[in-house]
Amino acid sequence: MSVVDAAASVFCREGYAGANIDLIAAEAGVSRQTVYNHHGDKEKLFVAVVRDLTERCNAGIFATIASFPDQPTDLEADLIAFTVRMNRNCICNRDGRFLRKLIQAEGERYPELFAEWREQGPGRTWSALAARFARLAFAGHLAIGDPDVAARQFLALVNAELQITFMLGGTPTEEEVLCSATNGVRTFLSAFARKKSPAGKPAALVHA
Amino acid sequence: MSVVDAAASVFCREGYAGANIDLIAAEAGVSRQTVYNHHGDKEKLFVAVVRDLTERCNAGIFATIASFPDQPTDLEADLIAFTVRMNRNCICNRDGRFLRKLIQAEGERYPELFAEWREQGPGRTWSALAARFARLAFAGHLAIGDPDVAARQFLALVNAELQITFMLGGTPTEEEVLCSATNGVRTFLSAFARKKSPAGKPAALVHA
DNA sequence: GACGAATTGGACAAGTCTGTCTAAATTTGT
DNA sequence: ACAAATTTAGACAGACTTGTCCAATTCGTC
Repeated sequence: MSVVDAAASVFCREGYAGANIDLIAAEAGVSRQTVYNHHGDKEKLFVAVVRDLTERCNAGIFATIASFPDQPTDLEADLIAFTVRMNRNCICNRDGRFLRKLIQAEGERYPELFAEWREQGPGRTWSALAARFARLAFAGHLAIGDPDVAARQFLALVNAELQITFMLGGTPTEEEVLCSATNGVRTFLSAFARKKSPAGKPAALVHA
Repeated sequence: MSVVDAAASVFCREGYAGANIDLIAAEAGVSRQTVYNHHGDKEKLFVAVVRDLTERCNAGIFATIASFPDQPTDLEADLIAFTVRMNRNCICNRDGRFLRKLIQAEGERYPELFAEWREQGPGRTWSALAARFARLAFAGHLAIGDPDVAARQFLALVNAELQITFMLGGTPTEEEVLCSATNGVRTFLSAFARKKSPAGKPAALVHA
């Protein structure tokens, strides 16, 4: 395991103040001196960790957004599959969980570092997703007021049932991810789909 | 300021490992010895802080849920007002922000403590909200599949636009709270309201 | 095989923090 | 006003961290 990866793990587990360079070195399988040779001091190492995680997470997110169903055959199924890809590969994986935790714990100590993250990450993510939803609306698949609001609400809905797990640092099971995505997408479409079926039955939800 | 309040502030700002008993004592306006006399050691003090915050937050949440609009005159306006009360008095206030941060930062270190929080807090909150929504559905105001899912999605929606602010430890402005609540409730009602108006206009959303 | 670069283990100083102790000062109850 | 309980300031030992220094060893490359 590389030094930065080990450092990410220890910073997340112990917090910045509680993280111990000896432990990071041991977990990375190198000597402490090597850590100092490569990264200077604890603070520089922390910044390197955040930049590394931010970069990898963003790469994953935008690669996944590229697979957004622009010409859906079955809008519900396609959006659910897209959401599951996004959650499994970007939100619930190691990098995503670590980055969230570091931001929550140390965001106030490094405002400029995390302002950068906010612009490059969530800012561009919302924007890209909003553009996709706007296109779906233009093509007549959705009836959306403000695409930016819709994008944020979409992300909130599909993660609604995972938030407590995230808060406590856990990793949702594959089944929980699918369940939350299914319920979230169905509610999203109830709110925003172009109404065509006159039947009044509310869509049955996956059991929570 | 009491010792526990000062400790909550310092634990949140510096993390458990970075929190310094001298600083807590100074912020509380007492001597270090008094802190030790009252709370034994650092770990016991931390547990006392979490219990205190949990208790106060839960009290506020259930007091607010008691004001849920069971017989709404204007469902949208009533739900928005309820959401703003909940957010301002329970989610965005000092106790709410501190408790969330401590859970996120130290949840893995004290599993039993936070399992207790989870049952007493979110568990009962979802259950209570779900019961209210079920009642609204029974009275013909809503068309809901699973009330538990609806309750979690409601909370996710009305906080959708505040999540980044929460992540970075900030406090949303009154206007942001109102905006997020309005957009969230409108989307929630688009998805779950008993359809009666045949007009196809999507509700205009508050500008983000 | 030989040479330069990188890595290692360990020692080290300087600083911080926790938790205890004590004697003096202050507050409280009566 | 007095006695008991609490609080205070400060010193203190023990442990732990960070970051540096250095001599010995290993590694990569020619």
